[in-house]
Amino acid sequence: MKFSKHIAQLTLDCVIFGFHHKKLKLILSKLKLAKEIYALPGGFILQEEDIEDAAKRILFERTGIQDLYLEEFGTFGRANRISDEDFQLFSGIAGDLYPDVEPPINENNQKMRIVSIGYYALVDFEKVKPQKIDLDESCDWYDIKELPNMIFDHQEMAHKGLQVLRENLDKKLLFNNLLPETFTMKNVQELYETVYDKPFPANNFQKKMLDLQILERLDKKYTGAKSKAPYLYRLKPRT
Amino acid sequence: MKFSKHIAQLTLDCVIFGFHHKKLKLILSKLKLAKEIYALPGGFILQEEDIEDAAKRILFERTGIQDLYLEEFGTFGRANRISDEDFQLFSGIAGDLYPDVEPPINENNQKMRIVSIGYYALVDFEKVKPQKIDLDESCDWYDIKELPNMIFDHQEMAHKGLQVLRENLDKKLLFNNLLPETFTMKNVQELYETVYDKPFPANNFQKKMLDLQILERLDKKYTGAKSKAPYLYRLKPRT
DNA sequence: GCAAAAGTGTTAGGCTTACACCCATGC
DNA sequence: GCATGGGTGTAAGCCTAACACTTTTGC
Repeated sequence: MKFSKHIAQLTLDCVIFGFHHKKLKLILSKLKLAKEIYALPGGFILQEEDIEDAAKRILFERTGIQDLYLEEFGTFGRANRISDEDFQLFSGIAGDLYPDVEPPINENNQKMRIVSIGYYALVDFEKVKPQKIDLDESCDWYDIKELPNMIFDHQEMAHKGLQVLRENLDKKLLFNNLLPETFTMKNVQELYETVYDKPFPANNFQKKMLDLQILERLDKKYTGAKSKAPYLYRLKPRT
Repeated sequence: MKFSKHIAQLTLDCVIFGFHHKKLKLILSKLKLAKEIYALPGGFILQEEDIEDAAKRILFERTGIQDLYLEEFGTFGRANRISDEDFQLFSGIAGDLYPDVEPPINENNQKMRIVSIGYYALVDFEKVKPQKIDLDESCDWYDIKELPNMIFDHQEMAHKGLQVLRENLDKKLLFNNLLPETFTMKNVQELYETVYDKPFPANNFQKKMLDLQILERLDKKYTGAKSKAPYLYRLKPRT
């Protein structure tokens, strides 16, 4: 086997979630292609690299953040997950970025399937300016409810990522990764309402959160609004 | 890239669960190697094959069952998941079974990592006689609590498979796949007690199961035991 | 004072848990 | 009858959901 720096038929794609203005956002690259088409941030995996480290590397490239929450949510390996059209579009530019990975074509000049591992990550929207890399025309935040035209099965991957986030947000109390250091109870509630796309009654929501004993109440937040000032909270330091 | 029938650096390994005599069992191959070492049933993935189809193919090879419950539970991609010793042991025989996949060695003669996708499957223990394939010395059921010496990170994979089964057995009501067509409430209870490794009070367990409205009560089962004959149940036909 | 939003309290209902009890079966 | 295990009933306790109410703030 010819040695390549990267594993040839395996990639890793990231659904990087952020929360802003009551919208759940994710980072997408607009690709430098004839057609307007978008992709999840991703890439090939180095031969000597743990897969989770590859995810961290890709996430750092795009967000500038070293320590963020990330979790694998599934593999995507349908034989036809790369449509003929997408293959034509993409195979030209991929070689520029990954010259060691030859185009995925067999000896009959047919495309070969590439399997992708999906990771999702949670970041503080305010702290992250999405970074474009070589083959991006641009890289920015997009509302998950208004996804543009996406390459391969990346739309399916984004939705699966959201589904797994929904299963885990409450169970693993991940909300801190999506909010600033300090936040109001209303912030948390709105995050929940956005992720699960349903209302949570404010009084019971607050009770549930406080009962968890994971929040530390700080000073009140005076905004000048003509209503009672809400408390700020932060996550209690880990015991 | 040289065309290979299989994807070179990606495999799929299966944790095939069965339930027998209050023990949770899984199928393992004893490998034809100098050392006594066992492996999860697995294999490479064909270029033109959906990954889920590869899992079904491998599961059919080993169990003779076409339609069984299966679910992906994660990828295993640590760079050093194949120890040097296991690599030495295995690289000789793998070439016999997969001549198209060249040994995973780079040009410096160092081993290259192979990533594995984990699937678990649930089968009726009574109906499955594990089938060995070429590089197996034998293939049989083993108690998950008494796993033998296993190759690569297969022990870790087996335990992760159990962990995901625990998360899903109750949520997705998968127990029917692990029991015969008809069963007593005690059978179900013992299955739960085995999977979760804790007791379930019989009266409340029965109530919970019956409240789910998924079981159909059949005739009593007279075994000759000097106690009340238990009802048999089966899953209600899907609506 | 008043409107707006934050925060607290109180009650009803549902689900789980624990305990007690009755029923069928073979000896 | 009686021991054994199967099956049912009931009440306590916990968690959640729904409603009502009080508090703080700026105008």
